[in-house]
Amino acid sequence: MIRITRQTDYGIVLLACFATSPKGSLRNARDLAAETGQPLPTVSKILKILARRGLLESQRGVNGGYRLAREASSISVADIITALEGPIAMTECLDEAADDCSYEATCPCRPNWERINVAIRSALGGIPLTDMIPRFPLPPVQIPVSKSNDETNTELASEGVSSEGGS
Amino acid sequence: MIRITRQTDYGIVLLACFATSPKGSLRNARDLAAETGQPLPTVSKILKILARRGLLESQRGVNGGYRLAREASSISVADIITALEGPIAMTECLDEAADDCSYEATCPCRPNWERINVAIRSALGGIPLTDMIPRFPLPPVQIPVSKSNDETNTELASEGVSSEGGS
DNA sequence: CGATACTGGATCATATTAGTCCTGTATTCA
DNA sequence: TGAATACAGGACTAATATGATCCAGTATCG
Repeated sequence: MIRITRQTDYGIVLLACFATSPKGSLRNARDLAAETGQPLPTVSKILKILARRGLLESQRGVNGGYRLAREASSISVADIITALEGPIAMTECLDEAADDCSYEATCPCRPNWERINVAIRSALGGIPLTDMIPRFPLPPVQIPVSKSNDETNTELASEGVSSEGGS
Repeated sequence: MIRITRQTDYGIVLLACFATSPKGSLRNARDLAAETGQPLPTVSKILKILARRGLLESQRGVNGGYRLAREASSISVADIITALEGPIAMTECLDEAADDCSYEATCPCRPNWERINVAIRSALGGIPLTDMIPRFPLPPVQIPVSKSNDETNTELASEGVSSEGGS
């Protein structure tokens, strides 16, 4: 349902924990599991992937742990999703080889899906990790979609989404 | 992977067939199955859902079939996805009751996810069905993401995506 | 050298999705 | 009126993806 996996959801929460920790400090999997309320194996698995993808740096041994590999402000939501799920694409036959797409000839929509993919990648790429730890209300994201022959940009996403402190 | 289901993909292809057919003409499931190269039961299932959701009108009996319930230009990609998959949301604990979200208190990201959801809904809502049947090249969709304290709108999605004929 | 903590698979249970089939109902046409 | 056509609705099975866990290995610190 156009939905990120729970693993990715956890990943963002975990990275947000790093972003709130003192900069450059090491956090181990056990502490983060306790802090987020998630089971240790799951947290460990996600951290391993994030480290392999270059979003986290790992330090082995006693008092080891993970830390952000770069500034939290330079890590986007798109970066995290791509790290944990692969390239962002709404359909399967676009960024990969369309081998099993036997009805390609009859499908006229593919080029437009690429347009949509680019749009969504941009939307997610424009949201840094630091925006996922709100300390103050943020305005809604605005997405005017530019059309080819239609220059009247109807204003979209104009409903007020006030980020309240949850529960 | 932030991906629509194959059922929805088929649904868009099928609706695109209606959009290219003479306006108001009835198309039956068998013909559409042959035209799209999909098995009849699958096509039939999708058409039934689209009819129930109000995107298609059905006519029973001999020489019956389906037709678009409204103008193709007034049906958006978001409409189709919502019809076939339910409300568009990147995470599960947002538009539904967050009953099974036991770690809600420790999760600081939820309000921002709603921002992202609104952004993606708008992006998909701005693309009409008629844009999914390209007869001429379309420019890439542009998504400037407005920030709260940052008014320098970095231009996003500026890579040239020329819609070529696939393969 | 031993304890800690990351590394890298492998594995199992579950949920979702894909696809199919069957019975019923409405409509047309002979 | 009756047979053929085509949608309506639901149940069902198989395939796939995801969620979660476990185990043996390696690096580091004290």
